[in-house]
Amino acid sequence: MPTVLRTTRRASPPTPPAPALLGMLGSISVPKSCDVLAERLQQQILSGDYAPGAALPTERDLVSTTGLGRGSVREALRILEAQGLVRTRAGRYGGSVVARPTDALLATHISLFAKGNSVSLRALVEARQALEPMVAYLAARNRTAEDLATLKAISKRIDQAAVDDVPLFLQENVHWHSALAAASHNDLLRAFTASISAQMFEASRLDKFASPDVRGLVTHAHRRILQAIEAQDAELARSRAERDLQAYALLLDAAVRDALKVSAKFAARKRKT
Amino acid sequence: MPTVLRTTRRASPPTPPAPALLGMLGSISVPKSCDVLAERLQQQILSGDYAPGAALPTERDLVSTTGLGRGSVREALRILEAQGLVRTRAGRYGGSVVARPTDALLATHISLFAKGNSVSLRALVEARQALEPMVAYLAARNRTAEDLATLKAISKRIDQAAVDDVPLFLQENVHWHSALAAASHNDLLRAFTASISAQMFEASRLDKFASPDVRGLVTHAHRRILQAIEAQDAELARSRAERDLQAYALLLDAAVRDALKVSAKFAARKRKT
DNA sequence: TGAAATACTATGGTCTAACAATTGACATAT
DNA sequence: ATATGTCAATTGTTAGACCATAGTATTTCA
Repeated sequence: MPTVLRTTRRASPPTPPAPALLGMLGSISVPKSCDVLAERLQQQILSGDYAPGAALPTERDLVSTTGLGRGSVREALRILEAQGLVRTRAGRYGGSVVARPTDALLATHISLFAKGNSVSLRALVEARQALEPMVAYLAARNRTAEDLATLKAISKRIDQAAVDDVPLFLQENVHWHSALAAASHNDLLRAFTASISAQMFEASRLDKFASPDVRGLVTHAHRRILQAIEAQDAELARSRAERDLQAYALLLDAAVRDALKVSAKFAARKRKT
Repeated sequence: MPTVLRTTRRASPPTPPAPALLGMLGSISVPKSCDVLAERLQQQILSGDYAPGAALPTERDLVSTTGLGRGSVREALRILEAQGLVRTRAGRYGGSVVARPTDALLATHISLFAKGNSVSLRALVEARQALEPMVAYLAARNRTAEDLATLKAISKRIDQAAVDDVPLFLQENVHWHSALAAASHNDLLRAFTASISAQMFEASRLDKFASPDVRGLVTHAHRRILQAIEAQDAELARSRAERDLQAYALLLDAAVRDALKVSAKFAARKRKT
């Protein structure tokens, strides 16, 4: 396992006369040593060589076994940390231990993708329209009594907040969707849904769009879906989620149209003056 | 903007006699300097201070403006690189430039999440069942002539490969799903779908499950969905995608059941001997 | 005896300094 | 013109030192 890495990058200068033959070889690229090390450790972690919770060698051990410098080793560990595969603590008996990527981490990566690529609010809504009916379906089928209790508790808080506390309303709304996704007992859908909810929360927090009408619609929708989940009627839960999201999407469209009209008016007024 | 960072971590030792008052403050944790820098740069990038393609300051400039050491600066850059926000090249006129997170990068993070959390094949199938109908719906509505041509070309290749070239069949199958997702013109759904397809490819490549029956089913399903997309009948595309995926899921269930039976038989035989 | 203060020490966190490798632009030679 | 060589700015990488952190072990003292 030690198999010294080095020489990966340093051993290229002695290419004395340049080879006479020029085979069909595309542009080759030399990887950075930290990338190589990160990839190897990643493989070892994913292949189960290191179970979650197990300790990686110390930085100085990695230095001696790989032949790399400590800087490169640390860069590799930062990469693995960004991937959520390790968690590093300082101090004696500290070090890097293998971890599982969390929902929150995946959510930030999805969020970075969305922001970096300027993904539209419409695209987010469409994604939620795709996911939520299945989530509701699975939640109705797989929920535990505890899941149900959690959902009911959140629903209650939402109903109360809907009256006058809009920020709390929006916040609890995210919780509701997360709890619903948790009840589906599908880890991937749970992470996707949580991420999208969080982003729609951010968007709707800035772009107003939480009128009393919308709040009423949302609480009503939650109630209907919750009923179906309590009755464990999966098909009903799915169809209700579909219908309610469609209504929500239409409402959003209308709001966007209004916003456009308003800005058009402003533009028109501006032209006159 | 320079605002020297340093002292973040180093300036804590002189706490000489221990403060006499002990307010209600929970355990505080000191962040690493590279994390702080990474976060700041991330904010600047996302807020548009640096547009995609723009060059970040050189490492040594960052060293002098932040007051940090070069090691910390480089660790911060590795984090941003892992997030897909920058791309770094060596050499003169090299350096770090702002980039957009790619589909492929998001796919690897989703894959790491799935593998790290041992997400089941069933969960993957369910996620695809959730996404694909909406993707088909949107593709029918938003496709361009070019999208359609691409899909037709891939379909043709799949039909040919289905006869005898199973590896190629599976490979082109991934392409088909990616092309469908691209035709939906929803960046988020495109990235999700591509990632899930790639993972199912990996899974099905190992776990057999590409019998002639299945191959026939898949090519038939693609044909029907493609027809609806060509006709730009969104609802039809959605319902066909739903139906075909359901059939696929059932088939998968059956295969898993068979596999269980087989292993049960083995176990029984083992018990006898 | 027991609890609180203290010392110990292996580990990550950080900086400095130096050199190697890379790579595009420019100058030169053929 | 085309090949070749030179240059310089920038990342890649190592080495060494020291600081900061945080469990553990020891000592102290009531």
